[in-house]
Amino acid sequence: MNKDKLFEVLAEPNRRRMLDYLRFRERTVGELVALSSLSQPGVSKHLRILREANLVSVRKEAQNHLYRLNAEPLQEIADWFEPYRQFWSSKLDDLENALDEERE
Amino acid sequence: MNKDKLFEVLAEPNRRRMLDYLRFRERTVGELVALSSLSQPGVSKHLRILREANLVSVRKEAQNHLYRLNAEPLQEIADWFEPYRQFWSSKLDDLENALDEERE
DNA sequence: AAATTATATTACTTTTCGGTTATATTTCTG
DNA sequence: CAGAAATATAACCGAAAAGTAATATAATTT
Repeated sequence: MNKDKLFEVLAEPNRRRMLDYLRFRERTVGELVALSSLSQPGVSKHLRILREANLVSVRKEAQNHLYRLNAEPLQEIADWFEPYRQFWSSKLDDLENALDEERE
Repeated sequence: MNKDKLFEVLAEPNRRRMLDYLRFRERTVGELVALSSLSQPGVSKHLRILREANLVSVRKEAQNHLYRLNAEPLQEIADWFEPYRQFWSSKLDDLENALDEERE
């Protein structure tokens, strides 16, 4: 799965919320429906997209489909932000320097 | 600017690429057009969206509009990924533990 | 002042997305 | 085995997105 696609998948707030729920434990589709404001097919549609992005896996237990988070692909996206960190940390440095100067 | 909107703004690859270019220095619209595969209006349209998301600022110098990165809002987005880091670092821990056991 | 350069905005088109309802599929239960 | 429960898929729709060509605006140069 490439980075562009992953960004797109994560752009949808319902999908991010689902991943957030899955951080704590596996969830059935029904549980995720209850936690969302969407219809069951709406949730299933998003789950399919998450599956195709390899952000979740499923395991069947009777009629229940248990979805589990797979966070690994998120790493790639998080990496995109790395080069930008220096900007906000350098802002902090500026502030520190300013304070240092005041103290002198 | 709220998180949902920011995610959406960043979902567009051309916009991310523009931000990447702006990491190094200010750029005029013309330069960004040259660096992209889009028409000038296309670039201007994306720049407007980046402006409205407060991810860039502009300063005019004669007919040139110089765009500059403002990375601060990215921090909020990067934060979303924090709770997920434990997943990939715990994977690493698992690997380490496995290796440790092998050594014993 | 006219022509040129740099950028923004408008108007329009095509495509994609997210949502819904209806339906199919699978498994459990009485 | 019939009905219920859980989920997925299909078909459809409206709204939004991204792109372009044409045009407006502003500053520059000759």
